[in-house]
Order: sequence, then C-alpha cells, then structure tokens
Amino acid sequence: MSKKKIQAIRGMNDLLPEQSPLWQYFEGQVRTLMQRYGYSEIRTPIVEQTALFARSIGEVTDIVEKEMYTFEDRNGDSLTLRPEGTASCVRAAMEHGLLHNQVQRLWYQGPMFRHERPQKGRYRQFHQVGVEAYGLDGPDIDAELILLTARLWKQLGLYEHVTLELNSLGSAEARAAYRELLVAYFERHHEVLDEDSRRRLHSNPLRILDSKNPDMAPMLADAPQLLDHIDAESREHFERLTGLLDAAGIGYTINPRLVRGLDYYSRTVFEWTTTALGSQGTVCAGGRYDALVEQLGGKPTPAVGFAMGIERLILLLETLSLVPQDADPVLDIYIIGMDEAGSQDALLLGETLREQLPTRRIQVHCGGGSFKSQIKKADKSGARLALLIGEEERAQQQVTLKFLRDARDQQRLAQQDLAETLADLLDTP
RNA sequence: GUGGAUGUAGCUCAGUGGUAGAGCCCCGGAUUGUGGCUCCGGUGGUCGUGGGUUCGAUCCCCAUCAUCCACCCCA
Repeated sequence: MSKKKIQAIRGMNDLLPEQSPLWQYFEGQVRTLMQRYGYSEIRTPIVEQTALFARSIGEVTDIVEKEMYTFEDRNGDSLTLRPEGTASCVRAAMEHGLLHNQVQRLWYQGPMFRHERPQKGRYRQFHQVGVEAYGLDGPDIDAELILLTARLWKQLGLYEHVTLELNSLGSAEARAAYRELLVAYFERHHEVLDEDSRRRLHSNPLRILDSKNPDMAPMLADAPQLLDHIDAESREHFERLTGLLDAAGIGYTINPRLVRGLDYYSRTVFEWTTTALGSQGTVCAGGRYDALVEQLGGKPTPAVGFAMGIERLILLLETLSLVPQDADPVLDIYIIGMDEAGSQDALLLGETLREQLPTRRIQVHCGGGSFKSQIKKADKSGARLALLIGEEERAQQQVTLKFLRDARDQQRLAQQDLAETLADLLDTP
C-alpha cells in the first residue's frame, strides 16, 4: 500500500539552482550574438499538429517513426510535442506572412522532445537554439550562419575544441539519382552488409556510409561518393561556400559521408562536432532546406538553418572547465535584525536600500534564530557585507556595518547616508 | 528498440543472512550582541519498488522502475 513516489519523467531533467547560472550565461551569450547579427527571435508553441512533422521531417525517418510524443487531444486531433524547431518555425512564418517576398533572419530557443533511450548528452526533453534564414539562395548566407556559430564558439572558448564538417547533398533530383546508384552498389555487396545496414538499405541508404563497423570499411571506401554525383549548380554553390570560409579563415573538413537525418535537407549540410562528449559528439548541425517551404504549402522559398543542443554545449563547457567565475553572482549585502524589533527594521531597510542601490543584490534575514546563527547564515550566503540592527543601533538611527570578506573592523553608520557609503564600498573591489 | 553496469541518510560512499554506519551538509551548544578554525551534542534511512527462498533478507533469486555507459539515432 505504499504510495508510489512521483518522479520526473524518464529522460526529462530538472534544472537545479546550481546549474541555472551557467544556462543563463549561455543563453545570454546567444541572445546578444543574435542581436549583433540582426536576427529576430520567434517563439512558437511546443505542440503542433502531427502532420506538420510527418510532412517535413520525413515519414520514414526514425524521429517520425518511433521517437515522437504523439497523442490525441480531446477533439480527437493528433498532436505532437515538437521533436525539432524548423518545422514549427516555417509553419509560423508562413502562417503570418513573414515569408511573403522578403528575407527573414530568425532564431528561437526552447525544449524539444524525442522518445529515445536517454544517454549522456541525449535526453527525451532537450533544449535547442535554432537559427533560420529565409529568402536567400546564395552561399553567402550559408557562410554567415557558419561564421555566426564560429563566433559563438570563440566567445565561449570552445573554438579550439570543435571541428566543422561540411558536405553538399546536391539537389533533390541529384540526390535521388545518387541514391539509386548507391543502393545498386550495396546490393552488389549485400553479403558484406551487417544487419543494421540491410535494414537501412531501403529506408536510409545514405546513412550506411556512416557505419562504424570496421568489417564494412573497405567496401564503403570504394562506394560511389555523393560529392561526385551532385548537380553542377550545387557544386558551384558548395565551392563558393568553401571559398568564403577560406577567406574568413574558418577551418573545415569536407566529409563526403555527412548526411543529415532529416529528409528536408538539400545542398549544404554542416556539423560541428567534439570528441570530448563521448558518443554524442554533434553539438550543432544544420543545412539548406530549399524545398521545405513549398512542401508545406508555401511559395518556393530558399532556406538555411541549424540547431545547437544546449545540454551538449553546457556539458562541453563543464568538462573543459570553461565556466566563467562570475556566472553565479553572489550577494552584496545581508541584513540582520538582532531582535524582534530589529527584524522589522531589517526588512524595511532592505526595501529602502533596494530603491537606492537598484543594481545590488541584497538579502534580508528571515526566520529568526539566535543572533549567532544569523551571522553564520550571513557568512554562508557569500555576501560581502552584513548590516546589523539591534537595540543600540535603533536607539541612535544607525546600523553596524560588518565586513564578511575583508579583515576590517566593523563600523557604525548613520542610516541617513548609508546607501552612499555602501555604494562606494561595493564599487571598490 | 538492443546490450552492459549501478541503486544504502539531502550529497559522496562503507557494510553484514540476525531489521544499519562514516565523511560532508543541516540544527543546537562551548560566547551576555559577532561568522570562517576547533571541540561537543543532535535531526535525518520502511537499505529504489514488488514478489520469492529462509526461522529470519539491506545482503541470495526473479521481476519492475530509475540512473549511467555503449549500440541505434540525433542537437
């Protein structure tokens, strides 16, 4: 008869107070960066009609086939918790006419949901920052997106720890032709294929190229390469992109086997990876999806975008010890009322000082306790200064200022010009 | 979805077939209005959950749930 403990859903994590300063730091860096590049934030619902994802991501992808959180609402409509952000972004942009004959640079951030087996860097609710650009078909915008990510890595101190992989999938037609070629090649070597690969032969043959199975390596090495079979226009696009990256001094490796898991990609695809996170090494990935808008019922609109996994980047910052010291700001002032009357004074003094020192972090002791224990709390709070109000102070309209971090004698100050004194003290470290 | 490892106090972990311990944390005291160091004392666990074997299970067996790692997939 014992009550079952209610706990968080598997793969969905609480973000605890200890962690949130790092998240806020990361999110702040991203927000500022987006503003600096002139991208506007868009926020869309977490739930969409199931058909949106099925039609955009691809019916036969793993995401749609077995990873979506899909349910019926009370009307019997099939709804799905978004497994990624691009589809929602396109839907919203179309729905509100944002793509009507104009260029849009958008970004978003938020939770995504995929029903996978949880693992390091892989969760059922995870968070992404996504960036999308619409209405531009040249390689310059592809390059801009990559430069933007490179700048973020540099700001975060990650640039030396990630590598950029690049590939082109060509046009949809070229890729379809190549796919047939590849399937034919694999069928000629059917006996070498492992179980996974045989399964993927007709669902997602391009992914077989990515296999880590050493037994298949020689056969894969001789397989036809996608880059050799893409159309001339895509090839030119790709060459101009690499030229731009060269000019900007961004290093990359061309990975002819780089295939993205979502059906809507075409031409440029890229991935930033790290070796520091175990098997979940992709930290940011994206590419061009020129056909998607039309596929979802809009006018043909070129588009590029990418998403980065916040958990993975946070994890990376932690494992590389790149968490800035000041990510978690401490209190400036802790106020203690030494007796019953003093605690009321403390509460009111806290309010007064917050008016006068709006940028300072001030905490008033609550909950009573012995004076000694209050001092202990002040110390543990990490505050630089403590203000004490007791009978003596009250009688003279004063407070006692105590230095918790410096070897300085405490002093009595008139409540009158307290704020000014505190401001001076806190400004000089 | 597949394989492996692990679940004992808020945290990190010992431990034994006879119903549990340490360190840290937290609280109180050694000081009548003064923290950090030290000393003393205290709170806190149905040993993940449910079955089974046994006189008796935290320990052995099974199942289940959760976490971690890898595969798969992906951010």
